[in-house]
Amino acid sequence: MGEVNIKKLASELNLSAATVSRALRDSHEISAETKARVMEMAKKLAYEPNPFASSLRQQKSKTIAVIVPEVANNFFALAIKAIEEVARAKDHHVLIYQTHESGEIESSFMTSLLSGRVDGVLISPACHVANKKYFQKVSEKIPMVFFDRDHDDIEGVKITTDDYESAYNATLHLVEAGCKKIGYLAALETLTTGKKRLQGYLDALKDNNLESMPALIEGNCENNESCRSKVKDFIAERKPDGIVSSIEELALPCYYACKELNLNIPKDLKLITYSNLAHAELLNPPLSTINQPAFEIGNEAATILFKMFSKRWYDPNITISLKSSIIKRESSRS
Amino acid sequence: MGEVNIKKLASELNLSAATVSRALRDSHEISAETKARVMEMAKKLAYEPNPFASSLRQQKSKTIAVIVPEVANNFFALAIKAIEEVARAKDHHVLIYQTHESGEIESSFMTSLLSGRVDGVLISPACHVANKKYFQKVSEKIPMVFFDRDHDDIEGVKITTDDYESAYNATLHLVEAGCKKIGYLAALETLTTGKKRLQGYLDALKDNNLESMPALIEGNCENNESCRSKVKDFIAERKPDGIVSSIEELALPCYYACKELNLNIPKDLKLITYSNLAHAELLNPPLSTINQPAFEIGNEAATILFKMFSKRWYDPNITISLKSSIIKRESSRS
DNA sequence: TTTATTTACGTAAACGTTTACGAATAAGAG
DNA sequence: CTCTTATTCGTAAACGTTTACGTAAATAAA
Repeated sequence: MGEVNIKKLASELNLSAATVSRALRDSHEISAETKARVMEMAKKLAYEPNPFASSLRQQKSKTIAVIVPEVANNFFALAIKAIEEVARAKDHHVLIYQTHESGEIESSFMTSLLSGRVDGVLISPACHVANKKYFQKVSEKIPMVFFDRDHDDIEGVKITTDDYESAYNATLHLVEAGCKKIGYLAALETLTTGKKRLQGYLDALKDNNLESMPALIEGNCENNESCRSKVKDFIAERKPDGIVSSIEELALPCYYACKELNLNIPKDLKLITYSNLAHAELLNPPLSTINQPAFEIGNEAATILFKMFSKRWYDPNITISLKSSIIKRESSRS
Repeated sequence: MGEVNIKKLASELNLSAATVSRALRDSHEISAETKARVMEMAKKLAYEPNPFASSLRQQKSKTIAVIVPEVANNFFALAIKAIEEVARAKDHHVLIYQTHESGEIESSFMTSLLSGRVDGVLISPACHVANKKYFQKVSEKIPMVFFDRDHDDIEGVKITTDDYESAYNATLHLVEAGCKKIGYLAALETLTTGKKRLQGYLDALKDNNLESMPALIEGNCENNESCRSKVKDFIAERKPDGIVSSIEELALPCYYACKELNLNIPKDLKLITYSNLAHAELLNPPLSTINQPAFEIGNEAATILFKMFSKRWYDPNITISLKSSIIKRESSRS
């Protein structure tokens, strides 16, 4: 059928394909009059350039990949929102991949991107990691930016938050609120992100001569049942009077657990957590949060990626840290 | 540099490019031995086929587009999660586009997809609509499925929920809880989705001989300040004793408004809303919700799209409706 | 006027696949 | 032994762009 392409335009206008192509790209080699004619005909025939032919020829895809553990997550959804907006402004397309925290899935995504399908990658790595070689392989070939999560043994451009300081300060907040037995719900333990948060928690307690109670809740917290019961067991057995949660997915189970255990938040247990819940204020009680600037992280990561495209970015190994904000609410009140 | 492609593989193996290509695609025309040799060499050289060359030649992109108003939204994030999973299982890629409720942006996305960039489109249309011609244009050329939202004057394959029934039943629930002046926070009024919800609300009141109080809150509810004050004004001026909210983004402002107006939920005002908040139960008070099966909608829409690809779907104009579930909680207790 | 430069366009190759067509060899049928 | 068929591979064209190179005409420089 009459698919309209450059050749069709050319024959319609009695021009060569080359001229049409140049006219469409507003080349200086083409007269204003010809450009106008070409544009008009392109519009008339509703010409849409074939992106694959372009990409094949130019070795550019005008597409970026975003690899995240999950889309249905307050933090990542916000980051993706920002990324898509930046990409749109730069007339680029956005491919989404979910790893579900699996290193193998991540690996297969990453290596498939070596085909040239995308011009750049934004990644927040999975916490279950298999073999990290693919990070190096990909970043050697295409610009790549880590956001939020990263591995300390992998070099690269990284946009993170002040994980250590925010965990330290959140813990300190609970100490100042009078907590003596502060537990920590760990996650992301294989990632720099998780390690720093844990260290911030540990150091804050050490600096205040308090014992630490870190607990690693294994398993995917999507599965609420098992996750809730583990959190409940932790609270029941260790009887903390305060909890710092390293992820939102471990904090909300505390609410359910406390209900079941007849514990009052904040009287019996004070709680603060990393979270991007938009309405933490509406919870019962309002939840104290360490709020990461998710949108800004996505925005910054994408912006830097585009700078890398245009060679306006030279440092291949840098970590940029954005500040989280601690919002103290009822759940940690003394 | 030594980019490895089919020609490279071919020369390395003393074969023709055609043979290598066929071997990689497991063609019956190639001997088992040759296939093995090719596979081995491909693995050894870490060959990744160029997707643009493939797509150009085959006129297939192995990519689908998802067009949504926003990614950072509980409903759409869940739907996208499901869609990505289905696409992954089918070895397809997922492009994400946000319209921010703008018909013009939507139009430009849609028409750009006419280039063949994607094999299919999943769309939840923007509520501000300019000129709907592009829906027809696109669906004539590539398989397309509407999900959650749709226009009644556009034909197509649509996956929705029981908007009328759920709104009717939610309203009925408030009636039975003793409400006499039930307000309605309207949204999506240009879409079938919004119209049906409104009608369900209106009919439920009519059937119970009660007056209706629909209120259309204009403007993007992302902007919480203006949205909140409008909701607050509505409650203060019209003094409803019950509210059915057509979207989550209008229900949560009710919590803030009631705080400011010193109204108690549910004593002074009972509230029920469409929502995909994972933890409505933890709000103060727990929020009664009309819960749409977001994941299932995404899953169903994507599954049908792939059936359309393989011609296992013939009905070009059908609406499949999934059931929402009404979860009654404290916010609407009598 | 001659030469050099600019302007505006065309020709053809290239990007990396896939595939229609053809051909050579081997195997089977008669 | 000849003829048919199956098996296995190669040649070359095609997908729709972009771009290096060439060229003719027009203009400027000498």
